Amino acid sequence: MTRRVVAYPRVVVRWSPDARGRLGRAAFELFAEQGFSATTVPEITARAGLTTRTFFRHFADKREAFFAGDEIPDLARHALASAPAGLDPVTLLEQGLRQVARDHFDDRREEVRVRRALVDAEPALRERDAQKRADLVAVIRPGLEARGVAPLDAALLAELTVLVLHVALDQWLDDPDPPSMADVVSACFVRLRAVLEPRPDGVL
Amino acid sequence: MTRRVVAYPRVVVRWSPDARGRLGRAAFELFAEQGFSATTVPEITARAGLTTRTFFRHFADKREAFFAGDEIPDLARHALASAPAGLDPVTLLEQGLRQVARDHFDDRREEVRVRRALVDAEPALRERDAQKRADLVAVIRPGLEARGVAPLDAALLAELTVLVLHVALDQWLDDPDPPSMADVVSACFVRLRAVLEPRPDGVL
DNA sequence: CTCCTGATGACACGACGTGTCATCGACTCC
DNA sequence: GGAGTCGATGACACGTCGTGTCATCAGGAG
Repeated sequence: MTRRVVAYPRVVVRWSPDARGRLGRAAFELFAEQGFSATTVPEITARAGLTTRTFFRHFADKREAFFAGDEIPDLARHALASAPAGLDPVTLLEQGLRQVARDHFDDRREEVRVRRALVDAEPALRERDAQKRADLVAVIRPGLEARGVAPLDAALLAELTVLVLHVALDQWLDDPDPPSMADVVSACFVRLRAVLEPRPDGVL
Repeated sequence: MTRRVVAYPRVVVRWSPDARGRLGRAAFELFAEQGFSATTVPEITARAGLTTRTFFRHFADKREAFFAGDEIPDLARHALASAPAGLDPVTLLEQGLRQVARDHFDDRREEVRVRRALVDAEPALRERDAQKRADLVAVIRPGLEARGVAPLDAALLAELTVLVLHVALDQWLDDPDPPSMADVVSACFVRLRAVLEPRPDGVL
């Protein structure tokens, strides 16, 4: 611990601060106003007061500007690493999803609806969304293995968790008068167990 | 039923036949030889003896040339529509997956491995692959609803089915001395039921 | 004072994907 | 058998995406 370190952040004045944030906000606004594919990168950078080249320094491509700021993977990593050892994985995952639902969805329904409408309207965004889903699986799976879950079980549970997150989100968004998303998550786990229950004779 | 209809297909000589097939094969060969992103559309069309514009008449984009010929969605549609009514959906889905495993995977392991290596090496292809997975869910789900499965259950079961398909495929490809993929599918269903079984006290 | 660092600007460029019109063999109709 | 239609392909222009490269210039370190 050296001593002086932080005097004051010494605001840089050469460029307006938070270039990435300005780009992300400008992008989202324009996507919402005129659609994703109808928005060009030069339009975004013009609104943010930057250049096209700078946009691609902050985002790998135009889609990433839309998905920037997704905190769920980091949350998942942390939750898996810091949960008490020996906790039943399914319980851990369900509680983790309920926590995510409370912190990221239950109080932002309208914003989430706008985002989903944009994704649904744009194949390019649906595709990236599907990839983000796979990325989350790729975070959860090794986290479970590190907790001692067998590889196959870890793969299935990681996929199951992200499955429930997405199905619950759809349910919650489509319900005109929905309960909390956390409860939708739990309801999904209940139905999941129910549909998988072996039927005696293989008929309904 | 008019009478003369099919004399002989009257082979068209103006252009070589099966333009789409030639494009798809040329694309796959070049992707395998030099990678997806290192292959340009003009290279593909040169090998197929066509022009760039024609490529985009047969495929929406470069990635579609890689995934062209995927028959699983149509198989799923047909299987769901033609299966005996009243069959337990989980049984139907598991049997359907086993059938797909036998018909499309068990005798093509090396080809499937090559394809997966290409997908893994290329983010653009991973993304499209994730989208194809979502597309298959979107085929199975309404098929289940048409069979009378409740909407939430149909969503969960459709997702579950595609989940098992992918997890089983990974297991089967990674196992140095694998059983038939059909059996891997069944093993996944077994583990799925096992991991979801409620534990008495929430600990391992 | 000088050098270094790091974010941005400026510019060129290849590749992707689309719109549009022309071409021309095959088929149909009369 | 001649005229018109149809459908797949070619030819060309064009806008956008995303990258490589070098220049610029404020602040910090020695």
